[in-house]
Amino acid sequence: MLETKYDYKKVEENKYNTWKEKGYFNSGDKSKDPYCIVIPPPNVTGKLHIGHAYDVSIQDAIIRYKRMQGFDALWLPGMDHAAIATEAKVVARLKEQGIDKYEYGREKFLDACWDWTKEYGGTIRDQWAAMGISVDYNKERFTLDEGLAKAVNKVFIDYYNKGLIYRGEKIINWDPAAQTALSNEEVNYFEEKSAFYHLKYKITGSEEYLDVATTRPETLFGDTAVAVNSEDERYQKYIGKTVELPFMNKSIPVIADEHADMEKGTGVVKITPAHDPNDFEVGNRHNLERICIMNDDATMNENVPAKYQGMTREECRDAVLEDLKAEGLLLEIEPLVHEVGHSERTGVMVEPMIKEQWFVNMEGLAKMVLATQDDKDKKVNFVPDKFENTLRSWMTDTHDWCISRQLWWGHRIPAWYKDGEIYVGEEAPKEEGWVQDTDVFDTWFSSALWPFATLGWPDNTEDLKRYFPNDCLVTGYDIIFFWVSRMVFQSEELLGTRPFKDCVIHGLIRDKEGRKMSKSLGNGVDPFDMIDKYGCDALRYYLCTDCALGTDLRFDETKMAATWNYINKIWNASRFVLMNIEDLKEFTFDNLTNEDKWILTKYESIVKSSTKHMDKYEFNIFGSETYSFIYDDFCSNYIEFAKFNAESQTTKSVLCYVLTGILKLLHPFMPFVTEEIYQMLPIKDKESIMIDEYPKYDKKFIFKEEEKAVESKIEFIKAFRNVKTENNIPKEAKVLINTDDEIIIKMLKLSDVRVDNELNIKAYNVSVDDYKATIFYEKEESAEDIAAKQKQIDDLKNSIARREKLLSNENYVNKAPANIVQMDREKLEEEKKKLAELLK
RNA sequence: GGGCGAUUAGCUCAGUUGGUUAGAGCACCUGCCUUACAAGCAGGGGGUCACAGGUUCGAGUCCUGUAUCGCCCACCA
Repeated sequence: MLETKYDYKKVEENKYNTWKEKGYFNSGDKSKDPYCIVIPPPNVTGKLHIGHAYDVSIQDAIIRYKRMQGFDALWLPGMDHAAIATEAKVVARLKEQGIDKYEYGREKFLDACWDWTKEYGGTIRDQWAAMGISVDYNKERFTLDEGLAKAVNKVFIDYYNKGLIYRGEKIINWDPAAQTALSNEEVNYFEEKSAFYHLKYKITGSEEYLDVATTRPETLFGDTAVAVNSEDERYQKYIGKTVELPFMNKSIPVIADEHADMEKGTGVVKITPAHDPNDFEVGNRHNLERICIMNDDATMNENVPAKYQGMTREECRDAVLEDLKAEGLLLEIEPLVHEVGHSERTGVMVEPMIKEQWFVNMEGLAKMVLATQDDKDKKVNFVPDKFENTLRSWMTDTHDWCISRQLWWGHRIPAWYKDGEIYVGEEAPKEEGWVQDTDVFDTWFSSALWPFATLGWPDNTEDLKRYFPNDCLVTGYDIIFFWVSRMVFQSEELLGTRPFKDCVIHGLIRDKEGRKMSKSLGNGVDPFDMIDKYGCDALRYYLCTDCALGTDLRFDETKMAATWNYINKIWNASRFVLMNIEDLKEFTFDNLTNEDKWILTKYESIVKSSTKHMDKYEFNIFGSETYSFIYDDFCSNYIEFAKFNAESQTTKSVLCYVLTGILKLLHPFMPFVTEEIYQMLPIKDKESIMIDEYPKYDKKFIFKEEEKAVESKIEFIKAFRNVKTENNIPKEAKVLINTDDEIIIKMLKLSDVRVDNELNIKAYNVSVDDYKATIFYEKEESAEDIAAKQKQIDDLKNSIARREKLLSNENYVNKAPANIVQMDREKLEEEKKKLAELLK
């Protein structure tokens, strides 16, 4: 006998390991059609947050659904080595022990990283288990494992030989904390309160000066020109002259360049080619010297006056401003709020620096992706499809991808150097003196290969042939450009096909007020706290069904509670069914009552629409439809009906059949509780619901007429109750009714109050289709009652007038579909009848 | 500056190709301990679908414009 309250802790205990040990998560049954999803690999450094919980809940729902539908379902798990993030944490851990990364040495440092990876990888696996996700652990991969290394090297070498990868000295985003280059995508811009500092650059040999507005006065040591717009009448006369650079005893030219915007600042801009991307371009156009004034940790280097050397950028700014002020060279400080780039990983302000790095030439790859997206049979189908725009816009406006990182933790770049020569290949050339590049690849360079490298590529393995392209990829819209776009062009370039057919995009999880969850706000929700409080099933179901895909989800704990209530309802309905079907040996569907036929019809309809919604990833619609079926149709009505027929083997069969179906429909979203109840069913096909068949629509249980008949009955019962409560009629009021239907009599508790004749007192009429009842109850009509009745009459009159007008409109009658017009006619008749009753 | 999206009940959200008088959960009100469930049951109130035009027999849904909010990209010397 089940407890009356659903105890998720008991229910969720021990099931996961059983499933895992039985091998239910494993793929590879060749007798079935393959279906494959690869998990977006979480960073091995971290713990799973609510966003991961969301992401994997959706994937597990899909994969369990497909598995139950008879596919050889492979959900391939794995983790990401997260180069910068992991390296930063390991550096910090070593630092605590007083160990410096460089003194420690590359090999030992990498050992420390692997230790870290093993430790945290275990945590993530535990968390996956707590989420109940059915990944095939036999296929688990890591973005830094040997297979990925082989794939990464092949891509790099082939691309290099094809000219898709090049090494170049460019201005890149430098992370001074991690001391590595970043791609543009790894830079986030935040508003910062700052100022426009107006500096006085004196014209050489003159009393005149230029007012140069800058937000970064500390970079003036690297200035190699001052630019004005050639159209700018204010400054034309200075073009070709020079100005005196403060503190540097040096004059720099005034040049004309389109970059100088007459509208902005003072129209005069200082040019620092080594520390600003735009200035770098200006420098190229005018052949200006590039003077790097900072060390890799963003402290000032030997190219600045001794006084400033060793200062941080911030310290230097303060010192420079003070000194400028003292010299009378600071004209004005104009407060300004502007956006400043920060490293996504370390959070520090990025410093544009000139460095030699490896780049992927994006132009051709991007064009290829756009062309593929124009072919409906070859494109990646985004769900919702609006997110294809994100991919397209990213592929339309490209910049080359900086893929080298000055880190140790990652795939080391297979390039060797000797005397200015470059060799790219797996192994160093035979001759002496070749030295391998010390850099590693951007993590995304390896994770871009995830959908196929995890299946064995570059070897043409059985798995690759079987599971690629993947059927589906599920991820958040925030990494479409980081990851999805890169998987798409890598796959199309390397394998000539899209990496996955469908790309299901979900939104971000926000707090109840719609704010992003962040450490600083402290508004984060730990999914494992929620599991602890409400159970894993409640969390998963809530996340999957709360809102439409692609929109952000506002996390609301009261909804967790509501979901618990729902599961508790299912639990108790199951409790009732199980209590009544203990002796059921086999299904029998002989002598079905109308009520049996009604619930079977409803059930088959819900199977049909559920399948449709599952196939379209419309989990929220699936949720609301099944909710109303389970709550209203099955619990509120059918179970009540069944109580009058509890001994019938047929009714027991129907109860068991429908309950089993409900459990299966819900299993992808609430695996634990459905398994728990499934195990208690007297009749079941498999040893676990996980490997049982998903319900299939069965026409033989569709009974349209009986459905309608029972629907009338339910509506009548409802209308009757409504009249009674609306009019405050007590239960002892006498009732004349035109039916002996046992269900109606019992549900309305009429056995003791029925009369055979009209009574000569005040009467209330209830009628729905063929059912008619009159309730006799004499009482003083209050003003409220009279007003309510009048309102009802007025509403009916209005509605009748509206419909009559509509039906007298020829345009409407001729153009609207016949069934709509017919419906209006019927409604009109009904309303007229009702009005007549009321006016009696 | 370019693009995308949102605006529906007190709150959080649905609303498929235009078609009954717009739905759900939570919250609220009334009445019930009816032996599956009081974290429950029965019933109820609550919305001029952001605003203004337009197309249509018919618009929450399609078109144009406006407002407010959010996100992405670019720029920010």
